[in-house]
Amino acid sequence: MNEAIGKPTAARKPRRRTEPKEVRRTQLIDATITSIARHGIAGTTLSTVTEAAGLSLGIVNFHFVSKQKLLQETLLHLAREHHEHWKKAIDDAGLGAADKLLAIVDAHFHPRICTRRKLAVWFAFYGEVGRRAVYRTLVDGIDKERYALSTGLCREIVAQGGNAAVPPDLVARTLEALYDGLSLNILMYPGTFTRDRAKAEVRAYLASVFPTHFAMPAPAAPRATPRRRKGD
Amino acid sequence: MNEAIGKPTAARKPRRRTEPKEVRRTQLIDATITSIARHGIAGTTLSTVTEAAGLSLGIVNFHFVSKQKLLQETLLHLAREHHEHWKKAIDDAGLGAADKLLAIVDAHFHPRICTRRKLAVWFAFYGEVGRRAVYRTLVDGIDKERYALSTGLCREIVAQGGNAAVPPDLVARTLEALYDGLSLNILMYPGTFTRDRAKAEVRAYLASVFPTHFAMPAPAAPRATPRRRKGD
DNA sequence: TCAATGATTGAATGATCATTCAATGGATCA
DNA sequence: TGATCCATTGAATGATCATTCAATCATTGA
Repeated sequence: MNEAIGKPTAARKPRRRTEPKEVRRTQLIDATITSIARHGIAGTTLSTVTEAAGLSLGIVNFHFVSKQKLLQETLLHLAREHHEHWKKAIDDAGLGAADKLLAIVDAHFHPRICTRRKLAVWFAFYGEVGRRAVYRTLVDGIDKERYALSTGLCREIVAQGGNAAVPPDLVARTLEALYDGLSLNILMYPGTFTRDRAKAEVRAYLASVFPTHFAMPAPAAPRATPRRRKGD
Repeated sequence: MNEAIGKPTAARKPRRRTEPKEVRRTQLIDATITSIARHGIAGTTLSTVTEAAGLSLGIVNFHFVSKQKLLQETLLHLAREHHEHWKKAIDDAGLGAADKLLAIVDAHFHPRICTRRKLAVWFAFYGEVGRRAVYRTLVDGIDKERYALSTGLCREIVAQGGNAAVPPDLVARTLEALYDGLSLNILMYPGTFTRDRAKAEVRAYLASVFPTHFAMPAPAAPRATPRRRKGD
């Protein structure tokens, strides 16, 4: 996703007026993410979205029928992006179950996936009854797939012996809870809490349950520059 | 908190018209929690709140000045309730660090604290930029206090030896992340995911890091009746 | 070059909602 | 009992916003 599309600049060569449908859709979805990060999902109006996209008010209803649908497509976009990311990460990972499990962990906190802009969207959907329902219908399948996969990997690790007998599904569920809890920390305390720290914490957890397969990460070095970010 | 106040019934003796300020405030805060759980925080209007309270539209601005303030007071109410609960739980707990740590864990998933009505409010505040800022100014102190306390308890446990050397603050942070992640699960999958299961998962985590001090809980018995709840 | 097609614009519409406030009701105290 | 004070009510106000749609503009194919 081009994260800087449509930023209106003073000097600028006359933009093409019409673009292929897919370009506009992605542009609007990206603008929606930006707007949700900046104004919250309640503060996100068709005006804030189209302004962020550098397009006119009426265009959302043309490409997405309704605001509701735009929001759903935005979530779906992020869910698919995440999904493809960890699927690919598993393929690229080493052959061992531990490697694959770590690939899933790292996918959650990858710089392309785990930006505060995008986390803002996930938690916007977690934050309201109606949207939780939408989330379930749209993303549950993906979540279940990942959970099943993780459980399988944990089962393999347990089967290889050497660790205390922990139920594999319990570990997989704990991992999922950790992803959410750590993501919330990143969203809530941007200056303090980083992706790398989140990764290290999950690794530390894995080292506790499966000491034969995972090493306890070195204690985190103090941060170089706690960056201030816009929008939160 | 009386969770059933103001439910208007057909036959009912003429209610006193005026009530002490504190009664009305609590009544309205309770109605706000109900409304957020039912309609989401965006769908929560002064009408939905006052209707849930069985009072008239204008009364919120009389007692809370603005809707904004009402929402803040609602969060503050829950934060204080939780705070008092774990403070007390620690005092009532055994003298050992492990007991006290478990008391904090259990406080998070106590039936009075961890209802889906109330979780809906917490996550409503997590879900939007502006409200996250409000959350930080209102609740950060309490969160920090609990984190410091947990860290101290973990330090004690580590000092008593017998476990692999895990940094106590790391365990404390992992615990906090688990609370959030598991709460989200409870909110998201009410039929499937219960408070008891959440407790068991945290215990399992503690048993992994501090096997000398915590026992791995028995695998969960299958649920008797997965209840369907209203409002989500 | 000239339709024809379809994308894009933004003013207008109608709905929803927070807030205000004049009017009312009832509790308290003399 | 009557007067005063304050809680409570709910209609009115003004603001915001999603959605509609007629008008405009660019592109494409003949």
